[in-house]
Amino acid sequence: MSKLTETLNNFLDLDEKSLQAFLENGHILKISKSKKLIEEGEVSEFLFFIQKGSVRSYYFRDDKDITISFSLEGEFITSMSSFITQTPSYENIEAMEDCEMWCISHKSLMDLFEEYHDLERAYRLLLEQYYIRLEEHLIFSKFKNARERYEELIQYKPEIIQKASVGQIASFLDMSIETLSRIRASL
Amino acid sequence: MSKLTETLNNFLDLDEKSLQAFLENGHILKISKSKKLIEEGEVSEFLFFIQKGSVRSYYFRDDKDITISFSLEGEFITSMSSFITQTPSYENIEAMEDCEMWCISHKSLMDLFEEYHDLERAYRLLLEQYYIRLEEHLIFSKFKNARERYEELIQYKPEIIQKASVGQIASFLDMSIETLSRIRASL
DNA sequence: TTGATTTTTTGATATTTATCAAATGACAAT
DNA sequence: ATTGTCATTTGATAAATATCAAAAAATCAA
Repeated sequence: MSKLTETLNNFLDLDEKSLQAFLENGHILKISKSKKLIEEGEVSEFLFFIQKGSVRSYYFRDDKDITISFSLEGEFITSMSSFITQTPSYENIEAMEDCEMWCISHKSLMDLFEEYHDLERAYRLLLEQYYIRLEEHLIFSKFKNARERYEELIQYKPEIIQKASVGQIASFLDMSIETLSRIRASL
Repeated sequence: MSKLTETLNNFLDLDEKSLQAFLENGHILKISKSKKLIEEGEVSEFLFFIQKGSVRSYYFRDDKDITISFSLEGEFITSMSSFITQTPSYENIEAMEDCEMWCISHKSLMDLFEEYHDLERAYRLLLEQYYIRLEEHLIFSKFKNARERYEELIQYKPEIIQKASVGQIASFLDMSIETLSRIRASL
């Protein structure tokens, strides 16, 4: 069983036919390191599933590159607000290493939802999980200091420490490069 | 047309029968100022819609009361993570003034989803909107200083300034009471 | 390998905001 | 009006983190 069907089945036992239709409507996309999956200003047409590799989502603020999130193998990723509203994205998503993605277009997904109720439900459940995760991230990082935020990342996604640069990690953790460097030196 | 059906129709033109079933499965709840809608530790059984009034969601951290969100008339509210997972809530939700809520239980909602596909879709669309809002809140408050966060609140939900105490607003904006007081004095 | 370029670390200082303490103000009960 | 309580403001100081500058280390191209 592929990582994708495995992940989907974590949410819901999909009907054989729905799953089949879902898989048939998507396709594989290989993308090499540093290439962009989504670029600021364009509409996020696809929902991606990371079968292999990792990606980083970021935007520019005063010409500085600010990381919003890191995503790893087995996760869905897209510029959510753009994908949902089908309006231009304010974020970029790039491959942090050579990746193999599975992806499905917004249109295909919406069409599938018309026909397969359980797919829409799986998507709804996925959204719920992502919502909770975002809320927890927001609340629990609120009262953590720089060091605790770094320690949280180590707990939560240790792989990132190897895969991302200090600058990318620092902007994600909302601290300066220098502060992060000092925290690392003191551990 | 009630505020609730109006709000629902913003997302989707619901089938007459679905809407009827939805409304019939909920009920009205009047709750007076300072009373709790949801208490920490209990499972959030209901999804509420604020027909009249306003509520505040908060939790305790080191015995300090920390505001997570303020919600106004026309908004849905519950302890999302608790409602979704049906596990104990870490947050409290209290009425900031005498309120009239409409509410529907988790069980009723799930049962309705089995029968009325378009209700599940409306809920999915609602979730999407809330997800985007949370994401924007997270990203755009990240690089704002204390004063800008206060100004953002004034823009975004000016009513709150009247309805909430300085302490509640300060914890929501993630600053001390004193800092908020000084910001106000300097405007 | 070497030199150039970029990234990371280290040090000194500045800024923002928190904390603590005291003063003031608002309101309720007497 | 007076007292007590609680919320808010003001002032002084401390702590956390950013910023700026320079040194050291890593990476890369020729």
